[in-house]
Amino acid sequence: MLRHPEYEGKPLGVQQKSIVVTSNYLAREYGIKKCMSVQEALRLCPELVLVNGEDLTSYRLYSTKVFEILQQFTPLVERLGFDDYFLEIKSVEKQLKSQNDSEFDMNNLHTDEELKESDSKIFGPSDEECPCDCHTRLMIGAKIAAGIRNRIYEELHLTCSAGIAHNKLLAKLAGSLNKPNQQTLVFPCSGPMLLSAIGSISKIPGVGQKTMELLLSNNIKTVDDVRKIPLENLELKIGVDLARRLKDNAEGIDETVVKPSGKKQSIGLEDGFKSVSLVAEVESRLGALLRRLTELAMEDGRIPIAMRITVRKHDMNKPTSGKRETRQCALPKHLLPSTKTGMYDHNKMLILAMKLFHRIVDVSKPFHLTLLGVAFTKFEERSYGRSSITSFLRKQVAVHSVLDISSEEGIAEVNLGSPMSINQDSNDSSDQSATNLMNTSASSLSCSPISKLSNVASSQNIEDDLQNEVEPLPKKTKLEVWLSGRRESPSNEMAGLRLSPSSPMQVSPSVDTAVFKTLPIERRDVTRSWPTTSKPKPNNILKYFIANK
DNA sequence: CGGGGATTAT
DNA sequence: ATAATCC
Repeated sequence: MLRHPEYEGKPLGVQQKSIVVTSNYLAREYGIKKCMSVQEALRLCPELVLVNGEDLTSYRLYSTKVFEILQQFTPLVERLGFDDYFLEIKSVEKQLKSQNDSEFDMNNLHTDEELKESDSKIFGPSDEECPCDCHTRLMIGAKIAAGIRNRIYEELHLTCSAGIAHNKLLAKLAGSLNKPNQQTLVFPCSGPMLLSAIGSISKIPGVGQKTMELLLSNNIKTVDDVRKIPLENLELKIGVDLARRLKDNAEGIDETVVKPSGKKQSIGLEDGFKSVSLVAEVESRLGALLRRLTELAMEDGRIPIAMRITVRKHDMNKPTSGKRETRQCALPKHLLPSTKTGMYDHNKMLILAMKLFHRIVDVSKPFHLTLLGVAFTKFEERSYGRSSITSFLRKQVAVHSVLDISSEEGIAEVNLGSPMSINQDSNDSSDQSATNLMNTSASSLSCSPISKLSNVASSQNIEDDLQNEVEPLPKKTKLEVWLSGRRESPSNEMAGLRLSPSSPMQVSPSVDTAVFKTLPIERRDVTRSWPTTSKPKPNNILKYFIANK
């Protein structure tokens, strides 16, 4: 909608191939669902406007911007896809409370104007006494959420919904209740009721199609089904781990912690299509993907260590559910981005990608693919200073690189002449220009993957060749394993105590001071009441399920 | 019949 | 390293 203000007020869908992957809420009023076919969507809403969303660049950009805003409130931000986040705000709440304690009466939280403007709801009863001060603290959490949502709207003009709760499960479920552009608070005592309200177990985060099939085969469908069956019984049917987790979840219990998301662990691109049956077209498409991928890798700034390619083979039985096969190998040092130019050698990258491809697909037999993908995994920080450890490692790479090139003469020269990559990518327009580039560079290339393959095939042993050039990844040292394992569960409390360079003197430096001040506790309007409690309601259970009635 | 990602198991 | 599962 931000990209196409001209469609304001119209039902709008985002199309990828023949799928409407998502839509605005106006379109949803017509019954359009996520991942519905274009056909069906247009049948429900003939005036539906569709925009192509196969290129995720702008979504990735906005996702990063949202993430950066969230990180100004707390470093404890866990990313769930492009538009979904968990924030651990215990330390923010504590600081907010202590900072305002002397001048502030917590009872006024019930009556806050900012919360009213943020379309705050409460799921379940809010008038119960709680031995702990969880009610007060969660109300502060709701204020923080309202402040965050305001910031996101002011800076990005994005609306969003939020759920506020004492654990991730309830927060996620609550966030789904009142959409769009609203937020929902659920107190711990209302957890079981919320879980009852969702009904199907498939709504529990982490329970997808496969788990649901397993449960259904045991006649378990609803949260109440899980509650009824004894734990020992359930463990035998679906395994101890899943059984225990679902038993907890059914009561609104979830002890998993917010795991701060660091840098990406992989950067990849995929393209799906009806069918590709020619090696030349595979090469063309992988080349196009690789060129875009190296751009993304340059933006990231780190050096990729390994390459993985993904293939989905056509499956006559289930057209869409064809499983993916992947092959992965270390990037030989000689095709890391050159230390001098910082550029990738696309030709050699493509040769390596085609080698991986041939490890999946036996091209001596007919094949047809419906998806190709390529990704970089495992990254190393790029060095700057001359004395840094990574700089040292890079220099070693540079030395090896010379040696490797010399051992690579088989692909350094050889022929042109091979009749490949004469395909005209008429199918989808997305990589048209990239394809043209590909053909240009291929003709100036001294070698093609196909000619290379025939070299390999004529040598005695393909396995030998792969041994030499499709290197296994270096194993982690014991120290590295230990280091990566031990940072597994420092509590978030501890993480919140890390010193921030910008405000070293602060008591709780995890909260940015400037940002913090954008979250004023309103002390006026003391007579206002919490939205859902503004009118006294009969003690009718229906009210707990109908928002703000 | 999507395009990213992540985590977990083996 | 690879597959399976999930969002």
